[in-house]
Amino acid sequence: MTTISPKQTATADDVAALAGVSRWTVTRAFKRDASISEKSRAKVMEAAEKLGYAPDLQASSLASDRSNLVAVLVDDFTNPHKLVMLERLTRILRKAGFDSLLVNTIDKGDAESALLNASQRRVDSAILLGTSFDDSVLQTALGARRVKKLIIFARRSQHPNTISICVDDAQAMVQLTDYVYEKGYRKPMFMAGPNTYSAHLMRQDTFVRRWIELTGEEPEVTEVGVYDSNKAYYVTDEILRTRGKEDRPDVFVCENDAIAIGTLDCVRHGHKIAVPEEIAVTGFDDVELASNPNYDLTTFRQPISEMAEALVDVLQSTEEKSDLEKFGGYLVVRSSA
Amino acid sequence: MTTISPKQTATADDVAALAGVSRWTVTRAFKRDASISEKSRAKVMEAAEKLGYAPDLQASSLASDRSNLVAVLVDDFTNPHKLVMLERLTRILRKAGFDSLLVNTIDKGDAESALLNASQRRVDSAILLGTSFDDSVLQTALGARRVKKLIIFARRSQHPNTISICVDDAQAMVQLTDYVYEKGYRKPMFMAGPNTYSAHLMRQDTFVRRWIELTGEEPEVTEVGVYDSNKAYYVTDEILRTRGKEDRPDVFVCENDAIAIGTLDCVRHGHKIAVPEEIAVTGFDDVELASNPNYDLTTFRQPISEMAEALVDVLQSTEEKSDLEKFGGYLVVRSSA
DNA sequence: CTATTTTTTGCTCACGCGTGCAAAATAGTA
DNA sequence: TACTATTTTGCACGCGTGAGCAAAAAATAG
Repeated sequence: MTTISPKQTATADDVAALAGVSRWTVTRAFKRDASISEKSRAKVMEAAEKLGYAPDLQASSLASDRSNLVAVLVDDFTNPHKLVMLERLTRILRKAGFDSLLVNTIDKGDAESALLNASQRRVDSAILLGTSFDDSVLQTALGARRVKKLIIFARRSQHPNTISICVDDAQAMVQLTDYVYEKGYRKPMFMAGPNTYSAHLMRQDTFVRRWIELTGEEPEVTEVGVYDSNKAYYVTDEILRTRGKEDRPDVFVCENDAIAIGTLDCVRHGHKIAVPEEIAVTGFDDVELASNPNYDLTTFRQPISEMAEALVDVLQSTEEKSDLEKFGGYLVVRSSA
Repeated sequence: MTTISPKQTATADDVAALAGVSRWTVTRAFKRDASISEKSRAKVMEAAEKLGYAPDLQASSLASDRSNLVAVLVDDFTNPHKLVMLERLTRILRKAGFDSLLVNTIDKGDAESALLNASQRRVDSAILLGTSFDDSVLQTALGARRVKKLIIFARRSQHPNTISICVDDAQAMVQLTDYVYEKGYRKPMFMAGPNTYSAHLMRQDTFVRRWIELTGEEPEVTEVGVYDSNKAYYVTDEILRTRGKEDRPDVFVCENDAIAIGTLDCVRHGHKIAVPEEIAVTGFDDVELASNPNYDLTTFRQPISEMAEALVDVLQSTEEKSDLEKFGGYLVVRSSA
């Protein structure tokens, strides 16, 4: 009792026979802007309905060289923000007629084979929903035939031949830096994530540059190395344990919310330090947890839906678009800083 | 500069020409257990490497009626547990040679069209990564031609023609109920999620039955209606506000962690009530946040990887398997109860 | 070395649909 | 009505592969 329908799948030929037209007329009936009379389209649709027919997209893309399929590469399923992106993307892609192949690239070893595999499905494009893709993955993606466009979403790519759709990190970070400065904090510690050449964030660089502009002094930076709350907790603990009260930063400026959350936990619970009175914390992304009463994190929100719409535009345009599209977002001020 | 490779995609014919064999020999070279000599396989592989050839899976599935593609339907991207499942599933499916089409079914209106669309891709199977699929979605899935198997993951399905792979909710809930009872709690409140006919959880029923077995008294139940922390917060608040200290439950038994987290926030922060001293809280799923120091939730963990492996078995077997596979999990005791 | 078995290779046909053009039908004009 | 312009329809061919069988090659037996 596990197989489903006893009826065979109907093909365009079946529909054509039932409707009394040729197979090609059936094809046209299912295609907008096709040259076909209302009368025969109606006939075809009726027959199709009767047979439960819908065009076979595999065959279609084989014949037409357009698959309306995109591969979405994700290497981090724990970051809730990544998932909001995934949700928005798949929804908006679907509305534009694209299906999404989800490629799990967590396993570094498998990433490339998974990507290659996706390319064997004739995807129109590969979208890196980026955390930290190293160059080898990018190389694979670029080398893969059949992948026509390579899009880096929510990250800036230095690589040629890629299209990058992201928030204007530099501008965002300037905003955040200015906010921190105006709030009167003077001993910031930047908590940095992974450092990747291919899809780098300008957050750290921008923060450092802007802080120097504002104060003339170079701010401290700590490498957390990954976007992981536990690691951030550990690293923060290290800092707080090894420093006297006077040496401690008065604000942790974290590269994203995942880090900020670990840091905040450590400050508040690990060391019983009042936030933001003694030490403040800022994040980036505005993940769901950021608005949670336990965190109430000051952070920066990216306009994901807009970015997804832009992505669809890129997918649909055949013309060569610019390699980098930047969007503005806005600062979300809460109680952590 | 957006299009990638200038070289055309090589086909099996090209490889055959270069290797000096027929196209079918190329096909065989890429197929395990194929009848082919080592010598020619080597020749083919060398030529393939040179041309960057890999079989076109679209064409392959068109010809063979097996796509090695599955549709994964997700209707909830905020539940971290759902995402852990998604991650495990995609990874394990990939290892078994399956690609995953991610179908976002949040938008009830779009769910069916998205599903239909997936079926047009000749997916071998549709996997419902379930929260609360209503019957109409299930009907669509069942009605869709080309979808050979319909699998309900992590939910029990009452529907015939579906295969359900889930944790043994009943047994799990009995364990949890017994734990709550042995801890000495006597005024439980069950916080229930959505009530769906198609993919129902036995948690509520089991809890009620078991509690009656243990105490002879019927426990209280509150409908939260959705797996949403905010809603749970609101509902819990309602309960705590409208009841005197004596009428309050001494433990909230929540249908899953999402609800438990909202409830816990409300108890601890909203009403400044000590957990678990005055009121305890239990969840179900063991999401990542459950182990967070802010929650430290007593909950129940499902053996997701095992379940995913079982799923792969089902996909690979052509024979008709049983309609329901149940797995055991284990209680994770933390400080919230 | 020939006959026989086994392995390897090639081939026909089919999968379901799109492209581009030519034939047919329809509408428009004088 | 006759003729042209326009819309609609049909068709040959191709997309890249797989199943299954027949032909060819290689291995084995006597």
